[in-house]
Amino acid sequence: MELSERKIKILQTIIRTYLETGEPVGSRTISKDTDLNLSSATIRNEMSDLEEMGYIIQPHTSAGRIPTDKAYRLYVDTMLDDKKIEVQNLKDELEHKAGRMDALLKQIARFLASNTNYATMVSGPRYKSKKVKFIQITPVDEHNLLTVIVLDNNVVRNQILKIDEAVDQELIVKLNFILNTTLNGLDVTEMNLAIIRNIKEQTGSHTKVIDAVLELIGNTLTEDDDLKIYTSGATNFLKYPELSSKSETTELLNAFEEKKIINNWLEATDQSDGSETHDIQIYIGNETKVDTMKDCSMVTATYKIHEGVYGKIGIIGPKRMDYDKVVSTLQSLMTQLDDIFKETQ
Amino acid sequence: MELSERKIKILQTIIRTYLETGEPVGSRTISKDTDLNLSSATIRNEMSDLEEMGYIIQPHTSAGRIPTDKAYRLYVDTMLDDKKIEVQNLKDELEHKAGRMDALLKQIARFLASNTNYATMVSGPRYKSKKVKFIQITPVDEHNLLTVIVLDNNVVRNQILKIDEAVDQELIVKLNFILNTTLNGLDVTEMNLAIIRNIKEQTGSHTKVIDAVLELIGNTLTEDDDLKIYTSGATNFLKYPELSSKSETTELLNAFEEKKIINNWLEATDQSDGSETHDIQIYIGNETKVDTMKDCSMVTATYKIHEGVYGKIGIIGPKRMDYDKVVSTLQSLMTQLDDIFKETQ
DNA sequence: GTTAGCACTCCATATCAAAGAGTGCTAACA
DNA sequence: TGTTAGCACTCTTTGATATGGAGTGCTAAC
Repeated sequence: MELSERKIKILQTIIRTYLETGEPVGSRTISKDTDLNLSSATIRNEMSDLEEMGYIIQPHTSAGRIPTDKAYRLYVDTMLDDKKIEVQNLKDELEHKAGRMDALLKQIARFLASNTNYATMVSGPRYKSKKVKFIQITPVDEHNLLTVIVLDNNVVRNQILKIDEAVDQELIVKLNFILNTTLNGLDVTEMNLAIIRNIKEQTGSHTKVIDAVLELIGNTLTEDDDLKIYTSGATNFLKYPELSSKSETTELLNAFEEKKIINNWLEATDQSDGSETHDIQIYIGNETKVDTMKDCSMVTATYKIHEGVYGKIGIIGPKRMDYDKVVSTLQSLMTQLDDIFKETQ
Repeated sequence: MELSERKIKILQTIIRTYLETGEPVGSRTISKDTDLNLSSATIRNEMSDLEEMGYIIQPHTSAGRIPTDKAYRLYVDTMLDDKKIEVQNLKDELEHKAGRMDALLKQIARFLASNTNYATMVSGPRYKSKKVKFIQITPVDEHNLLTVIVLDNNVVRNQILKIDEAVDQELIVKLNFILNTTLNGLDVTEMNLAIIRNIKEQTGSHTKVIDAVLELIGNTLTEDDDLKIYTSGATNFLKYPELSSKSETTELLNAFEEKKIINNWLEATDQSDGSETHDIQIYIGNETKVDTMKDCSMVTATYKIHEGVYGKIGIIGPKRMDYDKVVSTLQSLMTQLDDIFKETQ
């Protein structure tokens, strides 16, 4: 059987109505709400076909129909209404916080949550490989050595090392020189034993200090807890009756508290290749590949700070989320983000 | 009327039973569960008295009794059972993360939540005044200047300053010298216009760089967003039927997402003077002074890293929380924390 | 191909009865 | 005088039953 123009129109009405109300949609409602001028009986026949084709189901006999995942998929693929929502406030709001990436991302999560009434998450930018650009060791006082490491993405790490023995100025200078000449431009895989032995040979004694510094460098390059995740609006799940009672919703809330879980879900989505315009992707129900989200949909977008540095934005809501609004809002946001990141370049 | 020994015993049984079950407690249950060897009729008479005295109420005629806030207050003041719970796991768990305050505090929140089944929060240490201990400016490359500020609490701040004009090595050295000699040991209130003029005079031109550095220092000393808040187990609220349905619970969950709200609540509690042993305080229902928490109780403790540097730990659950367990667990934790902070001193 | 009509199904809601838990009161007992 | 057995009463909970409404599928007629 084929999807006739008329079937499409009916299906669209069912979906739109269901998105709004969350209640099964009956034939009479459609008969009245469309401009098809068909009686409810005719609509019923068409609906029967649509059910057979797998686009709608009845929760029980004598109830209206609700869309299936297949219907939602069709909807988001072909029926999205380009609303051109303007999110003009954002840029004004952000202006005074320029330069602080964490505050910016947190604000984006908040902004999206309050504009869409869904739960949102923003993952901080992930750097593909981290290389050492600059190392400096400085004595702060007799017992404390300040170690600063600048990575090639201009991220700065520092730590205070407590030392037992005082270290004289000369050694510090020597150490700084050796570390910088030996390690500059290397990532963690390139710092092999040979290089480390080389450093130790050049510095002679004082292995304690060297060991501590090398350990810090290793930690800095390998740790991935610089991956910050910002969320907002998790309690929005409770606003939707079809979710609020479910046990999965508690799990969802929990995942939003343990942000790493959420991030795993987001990371499990397809890797964007950056080719599409702003790369907005929609996952409906089981398409998320996460069982806890089987009654939810997730809309994701990838933002790009500059070449090779990406982060993700995700909006999670009930399957009957307002896809039009979410996609439009996200699109508008992404355009503005492009500008913002260009400016801060 | 006075609280006879017998009344106390009955009240205690009512409270204990209610803490466990969450259901109103009837006279027959008490008659059977205590060793008083009294008939339910006698218990009823006593319960009638206790109700008159304001310690218990009936949700409706023909229901058992539940404790009032007054009863809980009496309970936590005089009837707490010192369980001596051992939380031996904690120290082992934390061992390998020594020195990283944020990870430690997050872990404490998690630990408490999973041990008590309530929502927990830990506020990061707050430093009363921040003074400059050490400043260093270093050129990273032609366009980037790394500025590092070490505060007297050994907290390190850094930022990369983008500069248009290249700055020669000599100026950097001079700048570092001037900044350190002029600003060391000062807090933000002491950096007045005279001092700033003094610095500018000494450095001559290059006001752009100076301005940027001074602004950074100002920001670092005044910003209070170093106040981190770690939470865990917020979804535990949903485990308790008397809370899970309430609209206040959504607000609670929201507050745990917007951690600052939670922190305000915690800060609104009495200031500890550090005199009591570990300073564990219990707030029942409206004693929390927060309307959203009127059906909850909050147990707080103040931890001390060293003189003048405190943070707070809070456990929030239903009014019928297991006070014995929470207090014991917290006490045991605080003792261990004392050790941990002593070691890292 | 469309539609009116009708029997049918299922849910939601209200109503009612019965069971159970718990109380307060009274009268009797030690 | 304190304690207790007994009993009537209240209120909630639970299950059964009825009723109205919404929606359907099918058939027959247009």
